[in-house]
Amino acid sequence: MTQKMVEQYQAQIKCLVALDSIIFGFDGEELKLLLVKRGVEDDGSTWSLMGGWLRPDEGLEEAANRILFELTGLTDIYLEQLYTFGAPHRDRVERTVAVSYFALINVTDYQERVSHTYEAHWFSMHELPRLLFDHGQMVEQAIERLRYKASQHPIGFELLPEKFTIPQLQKLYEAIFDAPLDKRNFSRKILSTNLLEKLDEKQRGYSKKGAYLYKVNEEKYQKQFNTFLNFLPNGGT
Amino acid sequence: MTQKMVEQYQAQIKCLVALDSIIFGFDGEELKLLLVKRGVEDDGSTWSLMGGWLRPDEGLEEAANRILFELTGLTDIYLEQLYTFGAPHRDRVERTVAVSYFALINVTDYQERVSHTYEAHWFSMHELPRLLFDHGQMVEQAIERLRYKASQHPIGFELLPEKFTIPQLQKLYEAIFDAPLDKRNFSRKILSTNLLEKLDEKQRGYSKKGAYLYKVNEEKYQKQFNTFLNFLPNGGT
DNA sequence: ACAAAAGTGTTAGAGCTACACCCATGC
DNA sequence: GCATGGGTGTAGCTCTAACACTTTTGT
Repeated sequence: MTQKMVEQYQAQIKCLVALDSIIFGFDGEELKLLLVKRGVEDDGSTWSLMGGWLRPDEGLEEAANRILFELTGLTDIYLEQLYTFGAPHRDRVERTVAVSYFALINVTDYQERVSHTYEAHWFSMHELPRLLFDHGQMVEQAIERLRYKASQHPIGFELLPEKFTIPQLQKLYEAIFDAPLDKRNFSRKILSTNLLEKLDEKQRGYSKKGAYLYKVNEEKYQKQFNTFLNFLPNGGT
Repeated sequence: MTQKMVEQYQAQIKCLVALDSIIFGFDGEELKLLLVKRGVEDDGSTWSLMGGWLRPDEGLEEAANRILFELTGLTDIYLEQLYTFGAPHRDRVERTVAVSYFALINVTDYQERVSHTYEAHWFSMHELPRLLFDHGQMVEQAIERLRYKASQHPIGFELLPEKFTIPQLQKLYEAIFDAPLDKRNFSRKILSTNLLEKLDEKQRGYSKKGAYLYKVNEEKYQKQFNTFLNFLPNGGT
């Protein structure tokens, strides 16, 4: 390491590094987004994505996981890096580079932390409030990526409880693509993956007839993750 | 802005921000990668991606473009953000977050800058040297993304000169997917997009018969960018 | 008995893959 | 005239999309 190199490193600017997560949930009917109220704006009224700063000994994904845990109390969440934002004045306080992640969680697992620092709320994708900084753009990217991922990989299960019915799964896909799907074609397609195991148990209470419950075959799920099939609805985007 | 918030901002660590570009080129036969020798390692022998640091008044993409220009002298290059790396000790000198971009350039346009600071070299994708830090991983991701993009969007043209032949284009796709394609199916598929205009001119010198030259219809290219067709070769990846 | 959701098959059409021969030209 | 790469058509198959009726059971 030469003196010249040391100087090169020292001459560079440094930035804060933030992690922001787009957290998707599904409540059985609608796709939702978990947002928090962060007191960054003077009036404290702006909703924003759940975010936090990188710590000295963390990797990026590690930090995103920690921040997610702080808000939801959940670990082992599906998390995927999305995009990095670094416009010079995107954060008006100090130069910050934000790495966005999108997360999928079962709403049923989620329980707000008792001693929470954050006011958190699930918003329907159709009724999102104005968001802080460039968070609105992050959300748009995330939904696009979610659609792509869900069409190519068996990612939808991450949003459902362990046991679920085909109609529930269909509703989830309809929510993701914001488009109706044919139930005969849907169940044929999804069952043809052989990723689902039919249980000897029916969901009760929701419909009169009751629908069979299924669960994911974990082994196949891992193995086939990269060889899924297209679920883009008729005519795709 | 409360005092508490100012303290919150101040308590955070700051990182250097690097931009690293995976630069693809196509010479008519093979897909190539442009690498530079950077004197970061003591022996100066390690090849790395073209990179540089973020400056105070630049956005990320702007910085990536600048760095690309410094190396190649080219502007208006196809550039797309790929992924951000931030493992705590990925750069052993100082904590650095690296945003990777992938770029597509016409090898014919490229001319090494006369007063170049960097020793640059095109490497065949099949004969890549060992790379600095996590740059090898970046390259793997880039080729994956390139394949996906090329299968879904008419991105391949970025790697070719303005006028090109169908066989040239096919060779490019074969190089991208590292798989042979049927020329009848290929030309039917590519022409069915109506993105190409046949010129009254033939390529001479390469084959005896000569192949018709085509150029991209820019208007349609812009418009159809998001509604392309699948070019994944027989049986996909 | 009726309302509400679950479950199940068939058909027509589109798109994909595989495959082989003639053409134009330079040497 | 022959070698080299360029250009073109077809047939079978698979996948997709469109579509309606019966079943179960809670009230």
